[in-house]
Amino acid sequence: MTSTRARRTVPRTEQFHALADETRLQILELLRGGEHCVCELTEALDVGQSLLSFHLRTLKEARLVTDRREGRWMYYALEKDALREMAAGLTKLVPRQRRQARSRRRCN
Amino acid sequence: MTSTRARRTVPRTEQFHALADETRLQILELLRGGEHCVCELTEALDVGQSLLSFHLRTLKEARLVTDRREGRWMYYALEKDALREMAAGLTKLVPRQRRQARSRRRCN
DNA sequence: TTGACACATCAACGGTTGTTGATGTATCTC
DNA sequence: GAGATACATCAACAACCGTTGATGTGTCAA
Repeated sequence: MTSTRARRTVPRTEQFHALADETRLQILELLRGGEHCVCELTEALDVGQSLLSFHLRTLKEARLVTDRREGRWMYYALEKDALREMAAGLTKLVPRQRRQARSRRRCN
Repeated sequence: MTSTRARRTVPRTEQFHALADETRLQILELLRGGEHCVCELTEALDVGQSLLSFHLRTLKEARLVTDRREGRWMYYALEKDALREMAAGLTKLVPRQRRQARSRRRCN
């Protein structure tokens, strides 16, 4: 059993919150190039070790990354499906047709 | 000069943060059907007036909605382009190819 | 074993956020 | 004008978040 098996549904607000931090966005951009261990991310980001660990946990709990142990190292990688689903959800928010009816007000 | 003319660049983290709230997501979903005035949103959302005003301002400052005055009423509408750009940015985060190189660790 | 390494977790803090109720402001009607 | 309507803003507070430094945990090598 790997460390990221347990399934639970993540509220979309929690996922957006995970993206609402510049450090975490930079982490995701680094992971775009493939999985990385924490020490590599530490070097690349100039962030303290415990702080990076905190951000990685935030991303992991939002199911935007997975982790995997290999010896002493922890490797993090993108949860591509989750990111794709978020993008799809955003796209769905935007109506396709340009006919956008103006609401008839119901106020007095 | 309308009330949403002033241009400034909104940090992407601020935009994601604006989406990290269930009430604000519900507002956007309501606006998907077209622009609405605040009183309509108040009815639909069962949220206090000042709280709704706060959330609308958060969305507006993130450039996810625009506002427009018509007499006594303020009408809010989606900033579709901003939402599309966010979705595109998310999609860009996900690598297309399945060949995802494993990084060679540089730690000791 | 022991020590070193890679990383997670904890405790504490200051700043920010969401929420509420009260007050302010612009617009309309009379 | 005065009062009503629709909404924004303010003050206050509790809860949460990001950050730091210290401590804990699992793994490896000697």
